[in-house]
Amino acid sequence: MREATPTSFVSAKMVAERAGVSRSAVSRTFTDGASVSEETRRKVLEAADALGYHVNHLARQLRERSNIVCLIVSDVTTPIRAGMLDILTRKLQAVGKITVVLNTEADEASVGRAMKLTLHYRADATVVLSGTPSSSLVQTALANGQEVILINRDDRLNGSENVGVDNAIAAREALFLLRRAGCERIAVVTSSARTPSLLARERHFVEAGLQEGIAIAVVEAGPTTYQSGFDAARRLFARSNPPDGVFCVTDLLALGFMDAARHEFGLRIPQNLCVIGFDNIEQAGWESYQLTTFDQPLEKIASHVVGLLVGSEPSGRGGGREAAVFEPPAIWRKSVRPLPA
Amino acid sequence: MREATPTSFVSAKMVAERAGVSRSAVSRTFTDGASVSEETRRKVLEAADALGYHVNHLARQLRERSNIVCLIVSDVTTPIRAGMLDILTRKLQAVGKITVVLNTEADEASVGRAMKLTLHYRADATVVLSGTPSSSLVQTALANGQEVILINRDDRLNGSENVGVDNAIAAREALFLLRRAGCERIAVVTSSARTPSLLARERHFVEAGLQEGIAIAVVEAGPTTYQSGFDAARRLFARSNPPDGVFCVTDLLALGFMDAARHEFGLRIPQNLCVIGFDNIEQAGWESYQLTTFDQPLEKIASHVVGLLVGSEPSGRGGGREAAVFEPPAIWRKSVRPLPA
DNA sequence: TTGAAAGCGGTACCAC
DNA sequence: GTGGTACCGCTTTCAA
Repeated sequence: MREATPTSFVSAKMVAERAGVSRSAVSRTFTDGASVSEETRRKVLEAADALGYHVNHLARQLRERSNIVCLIVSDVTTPIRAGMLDILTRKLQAVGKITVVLNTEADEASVGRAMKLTLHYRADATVVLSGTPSSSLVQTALANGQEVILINRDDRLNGSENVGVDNAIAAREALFLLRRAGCERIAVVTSSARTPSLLARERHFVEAGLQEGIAIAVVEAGPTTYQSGFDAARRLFARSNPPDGVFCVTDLLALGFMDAARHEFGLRIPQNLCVIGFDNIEQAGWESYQLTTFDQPLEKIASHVVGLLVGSEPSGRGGGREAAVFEPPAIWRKSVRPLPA
Repeated sequence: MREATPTSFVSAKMVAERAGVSRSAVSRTFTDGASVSEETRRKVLEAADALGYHVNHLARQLRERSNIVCLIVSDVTTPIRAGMLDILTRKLQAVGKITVVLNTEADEASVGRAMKLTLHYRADATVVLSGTPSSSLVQTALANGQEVILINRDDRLNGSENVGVDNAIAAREALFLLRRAGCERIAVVTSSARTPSLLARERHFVEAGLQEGIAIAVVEAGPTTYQSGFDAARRLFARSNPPDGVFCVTDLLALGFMDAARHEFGLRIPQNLCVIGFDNIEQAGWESYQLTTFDQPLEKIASHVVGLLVGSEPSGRGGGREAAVFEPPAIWRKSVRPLPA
């Protein structure tokens, strides 16, 4: 079987001709809940196989939904982003949706372009992992009947669904751990990518400090990368009164920070310096780091997103304004002392 | 402007009605090389904007190509895969194609399912990053006028385009570096994922050893992960006559290997042990590792792929059987001694 | 420059 | 159970 004759996509018409039946018969054969005799079905399947026919799902969408979901994302190489992408694509596939990845920069113009593509391709839904789309674009997307889901951006755009992580609770917990370790000069290392999540982690950490009457040094490191963390440590430890406990708003920053502290300044972690990260990327668990951090519950987030799309989540479309926020459990490893030094 | 009235996708017809023109006029307005009066154009654009209209690219494809490219890939979280995905999606977008990511397992059944999806969604091309599709599926894809591009799989499937990296040259170079460092007990750490690339690296390394009259110990580590590398080192150094120079077929394996060697056995790298990896993932350059490795020229690979798709590459569709193979430059860092100890 | 009409690949509804 | 027909949204003749 399978003769590989045609040079362009095989259509139902061709199959019908070859099988000596009508196009309707072909269509029915591939629609479950059909009404086809065993005989025709056999003929159709045989012809289809010989020709290498596959139903055109794109043409199908002219009547129904496309089953396409667009993922708008930047910095795909970053472990946490790759992780989100991985689990989302897998879970979406599992419910019969395909994922088109729109790889953008985080600026509004790029995200805007991506949002338009999403509309052009009639995606059932747009999931935004990075960047913030303009409110007006979200409006048109919604108006076009598309679902818009924002992940880890605390800003509520009218009508969009939001799912993310409780940054406040983690930030407070981070401060607690550092204080318990007896740290006295505490800093938070942030990123120049001032996304809602990152900002929230920083802000709540500083506020928690305020409440306990201690001043937190805020150092902005640059883009959210290993190198930025590395550079931040270099700057911090080159001056007097360096910190002995730091919360990095991202694991990647933390890992770079640790490496500089250890290899450039000979500091020992956690003896001389305690470090906490956020995300629980795979590398945080590597033997060289053993970073104490907070886990992004990717599984839960992705499940929730998929739930929203298949409509099983309580807050159906256009309905529930409630943002879903999951608690990021602390992952206790070895970069923080359990007790004062 | 923009009134957000409709509840489902806006069509050209609606725009036409609102603008008081024909559907053809709307279509022309959005096709360049049109033939529309400034006046109608204005009316159409105004109506389109008010309604939030976006041309349905899916319906468009009923006549022309879809501009969809499917990427079949497994282990997306792996840095090297994330890197490929990142650069490919960006370059494809730059030439007006969108990428649907089919996240599969590497086994033939999963890849087969993905290949079918690719056909269902009328992708112009399928790019396979992991796993090997059955030859018959490749045939039907080609027969349907789809391009099939295999990345880093040395097996030539009839009619597919191949692009990858010269594993042989790197493997030989790796042996040379280890020998020059004075290593006497040399091993290669491989993966249980016996992909063509990984196999080639192992095989050429062993052969190069043979040619120089030295026996290479082959140790199969398990899946291509950090943990596998870690475990391999544990096993190797627990027994007598452990290696003093090892080539890991993947950076991830190498990083795990290094960590176990250092933290579990107190070995110093490169003084007591030389390690070489492959891929040049970002982590290989981190201060804790400084792994000497071979670079996957992602930029070149992706450019070549895009070139094939837009037809600018010499070996046009159905034509050139020549596989494109790029040389992976050695990235000299600090995990290998420059001279014998 | 413009609108009417046909056709792209499917599905759904209609008689038969 | 089956084939004919209309329609999904768009582009492209073809006349006007």
